[in-house]
Amino acid sequence: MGYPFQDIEEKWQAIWASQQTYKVDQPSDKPKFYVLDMFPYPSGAGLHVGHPLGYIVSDIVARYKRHKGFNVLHPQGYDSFGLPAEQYAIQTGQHPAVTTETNIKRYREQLDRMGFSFDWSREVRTSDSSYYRWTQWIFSLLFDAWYDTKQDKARPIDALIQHLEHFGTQDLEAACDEDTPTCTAEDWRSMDEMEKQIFLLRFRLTYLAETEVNWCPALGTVLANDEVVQGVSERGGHPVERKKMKQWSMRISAFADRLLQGLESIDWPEPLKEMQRNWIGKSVGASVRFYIENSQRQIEVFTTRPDTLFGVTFLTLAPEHEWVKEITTAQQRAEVEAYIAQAAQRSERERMSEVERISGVFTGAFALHPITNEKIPIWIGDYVLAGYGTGAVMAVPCGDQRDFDFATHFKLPIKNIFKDVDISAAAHTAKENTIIDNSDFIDGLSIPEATQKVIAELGNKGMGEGATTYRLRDAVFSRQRYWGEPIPIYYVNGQPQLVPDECLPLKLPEVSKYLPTADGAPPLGNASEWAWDTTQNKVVSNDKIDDKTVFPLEKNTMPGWAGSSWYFNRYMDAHNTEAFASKDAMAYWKEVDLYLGGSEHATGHLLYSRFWQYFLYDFGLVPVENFAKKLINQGMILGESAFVYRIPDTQIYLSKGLCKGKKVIPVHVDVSLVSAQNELDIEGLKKWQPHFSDATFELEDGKYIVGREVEKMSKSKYNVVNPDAICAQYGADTLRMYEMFLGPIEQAKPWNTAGISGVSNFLNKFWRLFHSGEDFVVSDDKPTKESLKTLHKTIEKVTQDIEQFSLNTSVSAFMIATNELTSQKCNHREILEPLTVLLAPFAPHICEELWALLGHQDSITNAAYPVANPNFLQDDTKAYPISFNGKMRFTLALSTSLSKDEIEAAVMQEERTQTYLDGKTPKKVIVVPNKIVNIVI
RNA sequence: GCCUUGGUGGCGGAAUUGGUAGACGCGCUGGAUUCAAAAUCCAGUUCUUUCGAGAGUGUGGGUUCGAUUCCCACCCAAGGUACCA
Repeated sequence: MGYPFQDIEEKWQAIWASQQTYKVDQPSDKPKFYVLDMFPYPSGAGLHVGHPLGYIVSDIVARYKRHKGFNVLHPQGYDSFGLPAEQYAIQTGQHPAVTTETNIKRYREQLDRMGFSFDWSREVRTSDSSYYRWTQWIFSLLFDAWYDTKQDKARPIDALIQHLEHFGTQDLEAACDEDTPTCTAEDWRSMDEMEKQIFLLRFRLTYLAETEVNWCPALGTVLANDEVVQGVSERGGHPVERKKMKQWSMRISAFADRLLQGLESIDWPEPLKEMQRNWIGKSVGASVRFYIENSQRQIEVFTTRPDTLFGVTFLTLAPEHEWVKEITTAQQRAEVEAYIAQAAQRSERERMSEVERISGVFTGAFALHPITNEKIPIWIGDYVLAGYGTGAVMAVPCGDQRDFDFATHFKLPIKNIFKDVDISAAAHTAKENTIIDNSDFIDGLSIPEATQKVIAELGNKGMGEGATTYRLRDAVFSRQRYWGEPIPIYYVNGQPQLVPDECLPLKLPEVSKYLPTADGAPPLGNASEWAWDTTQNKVVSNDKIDDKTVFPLEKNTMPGWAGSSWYFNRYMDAHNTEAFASKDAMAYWKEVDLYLGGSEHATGHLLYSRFWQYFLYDFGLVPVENFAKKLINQGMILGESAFVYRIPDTQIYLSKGLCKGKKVIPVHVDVSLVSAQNELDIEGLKKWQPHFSDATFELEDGKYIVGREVEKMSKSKYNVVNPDAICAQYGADTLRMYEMFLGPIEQAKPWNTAGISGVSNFLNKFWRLFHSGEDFVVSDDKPTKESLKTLHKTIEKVTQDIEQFSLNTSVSAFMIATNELTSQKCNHREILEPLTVLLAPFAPHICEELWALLGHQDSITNAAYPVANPNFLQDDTKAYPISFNGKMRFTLALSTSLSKDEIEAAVMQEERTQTYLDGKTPKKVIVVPNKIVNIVI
């Protein structure tokens, strides 16, 4: 039988826990290494085999770095605020805190079962008030901050007030809502407190504003842009509509350029950086103003191609553009209004699905070209989006395909401004090797030259300037939910006021129901005690609200990403009650050295975290600007779903081979009811779900064969494989190594247990190296040179692989070593002891046991990592001068046991050699044992 | 459409970055051990083949003595993204 993994794993897990083996010291003289996993949301379903993939990688790196002499911070916690617990509460009435606690307990059991070396003494939970008090505190800081674009950093709001006191908005460069307000110092001083607050709110980094938001009626809440995927909610897939609501927002747009630039200095995967770049969506170009004919009004457009200014033949406004009604002529009014009404009816989704359709209408109005003063017709078209740029474009049909299509469709003029380019069939969008023509003072120039000159000329005329726009929008921060951090705000005459810092945490109140109130207020509206008493500085009953000393509290809560945007700093000093982490702790740990998690967080968590870190850095609260130096995206482990095939309107199910040419409906069935040969356990299926009990199954060769398809692992697809069963059958060490062996970390791969016996065999073989029969037998004799070579080769390979995160090939290296040592009959301490340390990060339980059997009192965790001795790595290398046809030529023979004569003979025999050598001098012959490979000339 | 990543046996996947393609594992075939099985061990396993050899890393070209690796064009897959001006 195999080694007793069950006893060993239970035993060591208990010892590690009782001795706090993985508790990390701080401060320490050792160099630090901080390796972190994205903390999980504790869902009711528990962990499946996909979750641990990243945790195993980080655990291997953490253990490896400990052996290498680093002081390793390797914590874990829970992102425990979230929607599922709340929805469960709505259905059952059970408090989300209770559900969360139960789920966390289950997660912890599963995590412990796999032997992870987390320092649990630093566990954080975002739903603990001892944690979220600091989330609220950061919110307060953001509220009392503004963004100085001149210094390019966030600053305290007091600095802004100082500036306004002395200079008004003169020389002020600050991130703000659209239409930056202006005032003189006198204006400011003459404002009353309320007016000042309203003014300041437009500059605060977290602000309350009437904004167009993504409202999801089914979930009853607003969603951030990254939580909406293709027009439906990311969670649940419910439709989402645009709606104007008064909401808290975070001014992430102020940081757009830094978030973009910062990507250059962090070692994150290229695809993920690319996603963030796209999301930020920087476009450089110019802002150009067109006068409307017979009016003082100007239409402002944004273009990335100022060089095409002379190719403009019409303007297009979004149907929602604010001046559409005003400029439309009487004759066109009916048509325009009909078009606007029709456009408003079309939902976002319809607009997206009908991209091909060209629609638009003429307003009857004309604009004047800013340089030539030519009359240019103004159109409306829904290909122009109100939410991007200024909601208006200058249409250049010869240089933009959409403008070209629009012009062709409505028979508008197309002017060619490119030299020697044919634009009869399509627009010319290429920028390289293009010369501008037909364009006044920029004729004959290249595009970059023309761009510069046009911007300069527009500037002279006061008709435009260089401009940059971003796709990144401010992030909506209010959620109409119960299970989230309360926003530490109360309202005096409708104006938001901060709950004082010293009164935090503002604890989540008890509510009678978790649903919105009858009048549509968020669930916190059901709390009876949710008012702020400014005389006592505490939460009191709503009855006492008098708007003099007792005021209503904010009823919205924070979104899920609030707590996860700074937690990596909290682990550095998880129990501090004076600060979110002490200066000393942060000065020592600085940032995460290696961060592991899925790429699905690219435009959510990872962008928000970078934003908050920049902000905290500007305020001198964290020592580094980037919170994670290196990041690795582990690929998803996919499930192999199983299907049975039902004939419509019947209870007849066809085996997969019988479906050909028939109309069938595939139905998911639980993968645990299917054998490795895809045979269905029919009796099991009938018991599994009652509606199968009266079904009939048509078999092939006496079996029902299911169909298979690779999909994301999910409860609803019944394809979830749970690690507990694998641990029970093969042990945690096997599971850990098998998940690594499956393939490269970043790659998505279907879960398949077909190969797991190979890893299990390997661990048994490794165990047997130390045993003779049942007895532990290790020799203290000197090992053979061959065995030493095997050892040092393996040290070299495995170490390199871990450094490069190529963990699948390091598992192979262990297998090779074990096979070689077995055939060498090696059981020497000098070999096996270092090999055990080498393997310990991968298979900690078995190695800890063997380490103890080898006579060590201390945990293997503290053993020093073995170093490869280069003397045993080199192959025998010899260089021989060899003569061909009487002429001397230099030939190098590598790693060979052949004699000079043998090499010479072999080279001469090699057929191809003859042709290569004809008249040329060979510089190098590479020889591997017993065979000539090639010749370098 | 655009961006990113990838395409290698029956399968998961290696290949020191231009030098024996297919490591390691699964599966399969044969053998040893066994009354038998499990377990274990040994050998073989890219394809074709007239057993000489020939072909072969998505397809077609190119550079090179030599290409899975570099260059050009194309095809396919996965992920991201979009009437973004």
